[in-house]
Amino acid sequence: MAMLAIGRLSKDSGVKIPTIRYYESIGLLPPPVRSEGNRRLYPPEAVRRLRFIRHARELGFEIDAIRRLADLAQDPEKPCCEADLLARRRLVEIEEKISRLAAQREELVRMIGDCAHGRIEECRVIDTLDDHAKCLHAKH
Amino acid sequence: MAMLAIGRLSKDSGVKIPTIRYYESIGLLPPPVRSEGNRRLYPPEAVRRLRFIRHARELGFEIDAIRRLADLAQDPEKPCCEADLLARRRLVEIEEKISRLAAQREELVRMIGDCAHGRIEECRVIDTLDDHAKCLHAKH
DNA sequence: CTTGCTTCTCCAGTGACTGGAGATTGTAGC
DNA sequence: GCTACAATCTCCAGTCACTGGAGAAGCAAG
Ligand SMILES: [Zn+2]
Ligand SMILES: [Zn+2]
Ligand SMILES: [Zn+2]
Ligand SMILES: [Zn+2]
Repeated sequence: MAMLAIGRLSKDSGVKIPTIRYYESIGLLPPPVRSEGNRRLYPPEAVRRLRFIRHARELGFEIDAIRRLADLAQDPEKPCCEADLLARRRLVEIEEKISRLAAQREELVRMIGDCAHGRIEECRVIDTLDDHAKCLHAKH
Repeated sequence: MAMLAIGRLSKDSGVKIPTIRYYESIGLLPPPVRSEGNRRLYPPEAVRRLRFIRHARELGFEIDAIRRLADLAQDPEKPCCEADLLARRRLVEIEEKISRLAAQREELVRMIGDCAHGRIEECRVIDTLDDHAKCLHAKH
């Protein structure tokens, strides 16, 4: 089988070279064999593993969760409840983040909309920041 | 005027003590006078300044932006366009974040919903992570 | 053989805190 | 005055997931 140099792996997987080395250093990607000149040589499957990792990162999973997911993916006979649980946890996290951001958005829209764009003295942006009581939905 | 110790300031402002010291170290909060025994002594206005900072942090402004906003707040005669611009920038950022999160949510909901919760082999969560092509709206 | 590209290791920096160690200061009760 | 105990001091390391630079070494083509 044709082994890949790290640059090739990087291009094929869409993961930057320093990131690949970083993943190896934290044990997320197994250390590959080395050439005579000490360069990393990856088997073709490494592309798939890295793409898996990248996709999970894009969905916002933390490294620890990805480690579990990647391990589970190697074990086709196991029940998938743990994988599903990790996904549901991430979903909850996302929903919390979205609602926090939505509250921030609401307040910013109001601040910006209310401001007549005159002097600082009458600026609604500064004014609202200065007095949290002026933001009614104080839930952030 | 009654000066405040850092613990009092912390309670009144809702900002933790190490964070107050950190803000001082990065020049966001001016260094206060010291007591004979080298403790920090804050004027009452410090509470307001810290609350302003906290409110801005809660809205997700970065420290650099807050530095500008807090400086502007001291200058009531200036036009407020810069403050408004910073707020609009933050709003744009928020909206980008929300849409990224919404895309992630959509994919996770589908993964979780499609999964029959059997073995890993048939798990839609693992399967989708493994092949990004299986997520149609590949926009994350 | 030289040029230029790739890769190597090691280390420091990012942002915004957070917390621990170990020393000192302040205060209240006895 | 003495003794607890609380509050504060400085300094430093750790968090998360990378990112990039320095300086050295390997490798392929002309
Ligand atoms: Zn304004
Ligand atoms: Zn608010
Ligand atoms: Zn499943
Ligand atoms: Zn996807």
